[in-house]
Amino acid sequence: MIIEIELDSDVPLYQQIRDRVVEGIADGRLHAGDSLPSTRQLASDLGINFHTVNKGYDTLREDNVLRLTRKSGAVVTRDPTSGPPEPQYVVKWAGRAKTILADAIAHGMSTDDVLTACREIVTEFKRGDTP
Amino acid sequence: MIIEIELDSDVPLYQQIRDRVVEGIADGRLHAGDSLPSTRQLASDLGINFHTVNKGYDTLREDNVLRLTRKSGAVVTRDPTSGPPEPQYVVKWAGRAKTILADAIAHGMSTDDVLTACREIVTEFKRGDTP
Amino acid sequence: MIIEIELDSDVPLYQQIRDRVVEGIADGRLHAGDSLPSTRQLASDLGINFHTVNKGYDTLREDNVLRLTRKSGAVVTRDPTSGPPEPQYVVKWAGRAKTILADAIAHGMSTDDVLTACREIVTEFKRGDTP
Amino acid sequence: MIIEIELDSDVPLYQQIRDRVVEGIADGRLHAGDSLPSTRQLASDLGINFHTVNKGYDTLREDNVLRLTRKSGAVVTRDPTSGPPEPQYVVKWAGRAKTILADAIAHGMSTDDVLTACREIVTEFKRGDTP
DNA sequence: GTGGTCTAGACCACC
DNA sequence: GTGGTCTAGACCACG
Repeated sequence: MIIEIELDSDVPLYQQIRDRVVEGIADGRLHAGDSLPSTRQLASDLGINFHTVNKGYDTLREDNVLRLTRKSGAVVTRDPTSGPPEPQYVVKWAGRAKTILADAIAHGMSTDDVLTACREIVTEFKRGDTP
Repeated sequence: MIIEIELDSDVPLYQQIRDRVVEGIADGRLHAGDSLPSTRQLASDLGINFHTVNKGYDTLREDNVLRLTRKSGAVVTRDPTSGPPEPQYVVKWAGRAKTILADAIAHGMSTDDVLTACREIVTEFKRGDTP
Repeated sequence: MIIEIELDSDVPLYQQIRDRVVEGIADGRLHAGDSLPSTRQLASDLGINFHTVNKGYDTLREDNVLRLTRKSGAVVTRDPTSGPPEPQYVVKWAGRAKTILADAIAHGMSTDDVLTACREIVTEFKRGDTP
Repeated sequence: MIIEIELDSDVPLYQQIRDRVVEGIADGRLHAGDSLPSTRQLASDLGINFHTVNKGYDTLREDNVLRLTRKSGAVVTRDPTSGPPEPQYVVKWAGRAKTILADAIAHGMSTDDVLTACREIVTEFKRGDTP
């Protein structure tokens, strides 16, 4: 999977890497067992420091999404079929979701608009998930 | 409305203040015209510096959510009935939503789980909104 | 002339009073010799503290636009026919104008748009000036 | 571009910084992509606190005029060729312009004087804009 | 080394 | 009493 980032975004580079990998897993372009580019390779491709890639991969490893080995490089260890998340994850996630959903509502999006948008996004994931 | 924050969160304090106010607006505890505590008062209540509260309020003012006057202090100027958001807001919001929804899917939440959770959250907003 | 202000503007109340009087002079609704409401009267009409009105009038007095007497109240002492401004005024004014014109240009308004807008504004003044 | 401010002006320092940058963009000394001094560097040059520079830069970022990154520092993201402003900007701008133009007229500048001065200022911008 | 966040304390402008 | 501005110094996050 090709990872693209915005060098001049306000989102930290390492987090953009994290976000792109997670989105790749969500929409089915990445599955458990797939390999990602080595840190140095990806850093070279993106034109950034390999420490930055390293940090991005590391946050995914801490999240049990990647396995990092000296031998095989970065390997995806989890995808939507790997079973349900831990309850504590769901709780934390709901807190983050609440904040972003509240933002939409407070700014004038209707309940329907918000839910429709969410449905479209996750449907887009599902569509790519079964190619 | 009582604002509570986590002093040891990785989310900046000023942004937590912002998030709590926005959530208050979304769930109907705050309406356009309502007053918020003064910066120094809230800072005192939360045990933090008033500059931090100031910054949180300031981000809300930039977003046309609060009005800060030397006379009346901080006053809410926007709520879900204040009209639809600008199209560019919706686009940016969708990008943020995609990241968080992808995170849930990648961590094993099913499409239905995610959408149900979203629906519950916004329904909870709506319930409080019409007391 | 009826003076109207926005109680919840980010522009200080005393300066709004000043701005409205100046606009009244510019567009011909106020002429040299005209009387303005007394500070207490205007304060009452606007629902604000008379000290605030006092301050607004005072800035106009410092600028030789108003004369404040115990007897006649506030009297306009200058209008567009009272002769040219002092050179130092023009220099200061040009500095302020440069800032606001630069803002328009930097934000994408064309030279023509800016000049046309300025012409319309001053023409509007002139139209009211000769009733 | 060299930024100069007046330490004893009644205009806040952070706003003077903002104004000088905007003027630099308007008159063509600054273009999209140009770098500005780092906050600490500029603060040191001007003999003021870096927080003050920070606030000035921050207002420009909110206005989509600057991009602040930890990597490249402060980079200009907008110039007169970046497209037209939003309609609501023009409306607000016209209000500000009216106040300052009325001030000139009320102080005795003729309609022609005012328009000529405006034309000279924006022409000066244009002249620098195409070197 | 860059900007970001937070604290602390001072003084001013406005009302 | 309110928010606004400025200074000063600390530590963190990012690259």
